[in-house]
Formats: sequence, C-alpha cells, structure tokens
Amino acid sequence: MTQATIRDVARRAAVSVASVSRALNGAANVHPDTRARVIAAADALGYVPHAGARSLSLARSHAIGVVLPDLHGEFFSEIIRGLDREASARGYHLLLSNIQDGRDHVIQALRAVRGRVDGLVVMAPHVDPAALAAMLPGSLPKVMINTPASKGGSTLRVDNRGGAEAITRHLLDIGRRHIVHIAGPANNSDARERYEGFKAALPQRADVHVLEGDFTEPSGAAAIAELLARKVPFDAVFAANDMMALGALQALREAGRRIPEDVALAGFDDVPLARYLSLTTIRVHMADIGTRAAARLIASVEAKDEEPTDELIVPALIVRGTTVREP
Amino acid sequence: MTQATIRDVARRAAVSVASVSRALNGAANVHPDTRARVIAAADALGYVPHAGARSLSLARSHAIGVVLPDLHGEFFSEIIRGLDREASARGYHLLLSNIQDGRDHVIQALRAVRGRVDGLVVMAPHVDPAALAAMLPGSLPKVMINTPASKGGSTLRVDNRGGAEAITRHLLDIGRRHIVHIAGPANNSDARERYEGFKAALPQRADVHVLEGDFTEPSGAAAIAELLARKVPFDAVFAANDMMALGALQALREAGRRIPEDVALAGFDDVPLARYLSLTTIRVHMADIGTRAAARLIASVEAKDEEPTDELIVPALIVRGTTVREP
DNA sequence: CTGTTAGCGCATTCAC
DNA sequence: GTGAATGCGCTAACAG
Repeated sequence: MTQATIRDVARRAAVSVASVSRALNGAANVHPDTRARVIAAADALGYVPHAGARSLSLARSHAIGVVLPDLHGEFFSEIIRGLDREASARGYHLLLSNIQDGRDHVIQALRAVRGRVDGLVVMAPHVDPAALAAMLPGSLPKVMINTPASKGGSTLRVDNRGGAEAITRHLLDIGRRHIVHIAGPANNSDARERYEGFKAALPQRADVHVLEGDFTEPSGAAAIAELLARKVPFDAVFAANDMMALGALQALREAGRRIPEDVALAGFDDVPLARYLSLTTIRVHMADIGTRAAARLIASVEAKDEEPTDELIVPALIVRGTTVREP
Repeated sequence: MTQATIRDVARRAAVSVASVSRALNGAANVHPDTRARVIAAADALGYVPHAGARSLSLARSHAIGVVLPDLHGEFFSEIIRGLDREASARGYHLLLSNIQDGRDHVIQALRAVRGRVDGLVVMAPHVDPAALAAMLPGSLPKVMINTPASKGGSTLRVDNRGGAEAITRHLLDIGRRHIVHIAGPANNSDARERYEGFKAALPQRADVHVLEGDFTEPSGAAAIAELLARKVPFDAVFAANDMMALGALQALREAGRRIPEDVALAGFDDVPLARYLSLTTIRVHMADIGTRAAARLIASVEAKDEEPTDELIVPALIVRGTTVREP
C-alpha cells in the first residue's frame, strides 16, 4: 500500500483537506470533534505528512545545507557532530553535500541544495573566497567556516595565526632556537595562516627551516627524513597539524632523537590521538564551531534582519610531554 | 532580488516553461536555438532549479535519510563518511537525522524525513527490532545496519559474535585461562552479541568473570579497579569495545601490571587509537559498512524489484602488542 | 519541435 | 468552524 496523503485522511474523516491540515497543525479554529476525527483517521491510515510538499508550500524546509570538503580525520566528524547537535535541538535537519577539490564541485553542491534548505554552512578552504562569494546564492542565509573574506554572510574562523604564534612563542620560551616548521599545503588557507603566525612570533635573526607537507602523517615523517638527510641542525619542530606532528614523532624516535630533550615537537588541532601520545598542540574544538555555526545560521534564518557577524575563535595552547618533560 | 523561477526564465527566453524544463534537462526534442536562448536566459538570471519542487514533481528526491544514534567516537563519522562517499558518487545527498535513546525520537526522526528522501539507512541498536520494523514506513526502501531481525528491508550486520569468538580463542591460544570480559550495556545488541561470542568460545569449565561497562573509557578503567579491589585473579581481559579496553589499559598500567606478560588485553572495533597503542582488537571497518549500505539502498531505490538481502560482514582479528609481545 | 494543462502534497487565503 | 479554490516550482502527458 502506498503512503496515505492528506486527501485520504480528509476522505476518511469526512472533512476537507483544509480541516485536516488545521487539525494536525494545531490551529485554533478547529472543533474538538473534528480534530478528534481527523486524528483518528490519520492514525488509522498511518498518515505521515509529506515534508517535501510541506516545505514547498511553506517555503521553509527546516533543513540546513552543509557543504564541506572530504576532510580526513576527526575534523569532518566533529564539525558535523556539532552542527547536528544544535540543528536537531532546534528542529532542523542536516543535508550533507561533500565536495572534492575544485570549484566545479562546489558549484554543483551549492546548486544541488537550492530549494531544499533554509540556509547554508560552507567550508571550502581551498576555494578562493571571492569566487566562492560570487557563486553563492545571494538570497540564502549562510555561515562560512574558516573563510577569510565574507560578503553578505556570517563568518566563523579559527584564529590560526594566533594559535601558531602562541605555540611558536612556547617553543622559544623553553629555550629552543633552531625551529623547523612543517607547513601544510600552500593552497590551503589554514596552512598559510599558521605559517604566518609562526613567522610573526620569531625574532628577526632566528634560524628557521620550513618544509611543506600535505597534512598527512607520512608527509610529517618525510619532512623529518629530509631534515636528517640534509643534516640540518634543529631542536624544535612545529608541524602545521597534529597528523604531520605524529608522523614526525615516529620518524624522530626511529632516528634516536629524544623527545623533548633533543627535539621539542608541537602540532595543531588537538586530535584525540594527541592526548594519548602527549603531543603539545593547539586545541581547535571543531564541534564547538559546528554548534556555533548552526546556531548563528538558524538565528538568521528565523529572523531575516540578523546582521552578518564575524566571529574569531581563539584556540588554546595545550602543553604536553613533547615539549615539556612531564612529572 | 529573489531567486528566479522557471517562469522567469521562460519569459525572458520567450518560450514556455515546458521548453525551459526540456532544454535545461537535456531532453532530445529541443531546437538548438531554443536551447541556446533558454540557457542564456537562465544564465543571465542566475537561475538554479528548485530541487524541492523538482522532487515533488518527480516523486524522487535523490536523497537518502540517515538515522543514527548519536554515536561517540569514530563510528558515527566513519559510517557517515562511507555513506557519503558512495551516495555522492551516485548523485545522492545525505539527510542526517540523529536520535537519542528512546523510541519516540526514532519515530520523530522517521516521520520527519518522509517525503524528503528516497530511502533510509537506519541504525538503532538500542531499539527493539520488531518495534522498529513496525514503525518504519513500509513503502520506503531501507537498509538496516546492525539490526538483528529484518522485515522487508535489507540488512547489513557486523558479525559481532564471530569476532568475539575469534578474539577469545586467541586469548586461549596464547595460554590464558583466567579471562575477564568487560561487557557493553545490556540493552545494546552489539554488546550482547559480543558477550555471546565470548561465552561460546570458552570451554565449559573456564574461569570467567564478566563486568558490565557502558562502552566509555572510564567504565573500562572502573571495571579494572573493581577487579583489583575484589582481588580477582586474571591473566586476560577482553573488553567489548576499544574505548573500554583503553581505559582498562591505563588502569592496568597504573596498577603495575605488565601488558601482555601479566595481563593480555583485547578490544573490539579497531579505532585509530588502537593502532597507536598497539591494542589487539577486531577490525570493524565502519566506513565500508556505510559504503555498502548506501550502494545497496540506492540499488533498491533505482530498481524497485531488488530483493532484500542480509549481509554479514566478518571482521578481522588484529593481533598487536597487548596480547603478544612485539618483536 | 513547442505550448497548454494538469497534477505532485500541502497550507492558506477567502467566502460561507 | 468549515470548505473550495489558489499557488509553491517543477515535470509530464497531451495536443498541436
């Protein structure tokens, strides 16, 4: 048997579809008897309102579109978890639309959700912000995560620069002077900002090496291998994310370097593994970002007058055993 | 300016809405000139089709609903990642609908997605399978993950029982005879099945203790604390999941027990942490399950005649340093 | 090849 | 308090 529609319910209750709609949506002007009959009929038929039709009629979907890259590791999940938590608490659903690299996919993703969602949460670190702004549907409320510029939408950003500065200062504070930075991909804005923070914290005359990784564990190990091969002297490593730091950690240990005595090591993100391996890092609480993004978006969906805001989230320095010998 | 509709495009291109629809959807019967004019007009207006209206008309949403509990740890994310990967590869979106414990939420979640999705992936380990089957809309194709019974839907299950048996046999093989099981919550079917596998692998006369945890790390540590307090002798621990095993690992080390010499320890799931901490465990590749679930669901959405199938996924035993001293 | 018309399922005026 | 009609935006017959 096919799903019952509002018309089936109306027929069975011997009322009009209008009354069914009113009765089921809790409108005031419905006679108690009518409401009872309607509910009984709906019940008997196992009627469930067709959300698609409903949102077409109301011009409101109670869904928010989430456009994210296919992030590896915990990020993806943490953001989604945060988004979902807030969204479902406020009666919204999440429509996921993942993207690979490349503008075309972003456009596709954005187009695909039009008419299905009331707002958009977009995170596209590898896409040029201006291009992004241009292709975003102007009418839809949106929140951008970690997007430098913003036009007509709210923005939520992690203070990558500040975090990188803090961690670099920490390395200096514990007396390290030959600091190596394993950077992320050059086309990634998080990576760039962290690199900038790193440079900003260093004194002019500092002895510095920078290698580029790709945010993966092997690339962290590879960077260390290269340093060792080139016999570069160093007493500290700041990797642009935890996964690379973990790769570096492994490689350093295998090379017989003591951590933190010979080499102090720090990452960025504070993935769950970091705690277990006692990695000094910067805690970026992505779930929290998701929650805030959803909250902000829903606010601007429900009150059209909301001002776009830009929020900068300052992550915390977490000092652990890879930079300071633990008790 | 508000979003352009198909009618705006039709007006600007001086054709009917039908022609616009045909032109934009690549129908054969459209004069090249007409198509060109339509595309130009759509372009100029920044027209994006309204997916909601489209799916109402087509009775096809190209979206699949995902009903999952608010899983902690990697599970949640891995399943979603797998689902999303397959879904987006085949042109489908994911509509997330998380649930807490309790049937009411499940019902809510299920109702909320009706008319928005072409099929459902449901995972609700804490809900009685029969009750679940009863409340699921009969018409919608669905795939159930880790649900013992199945009625009118495909099923994808991890062989919890087999995995638990394998790991228990492994503990016996390495000579352990006093094996403790830290079980999961009694109302969780995964937990029950793992417990059953554990019992099945043991000889009749085995010396066995079973404690109940709640799948969290602290509960694993608490179980060990209790064992030690009660001075129960044991030389092996099989925890029903990795997180509890990790809690146990911590607690055992703090108590001065050597792993694996004094106590062999095994978990279940193979979360990323397990590899790092060299935990013997059972590998459950959740992303893979997600991928298969999506593939199966989409197949049955696109070909109504698909037979419901039940697939049992056999997880692999991964032996690591917590049961066998590594080279 | 193209335009007209009739729904998809629901909420909502506007009369009664 | 209730029903009949209109439209949300789009696609799919059905005629021309």
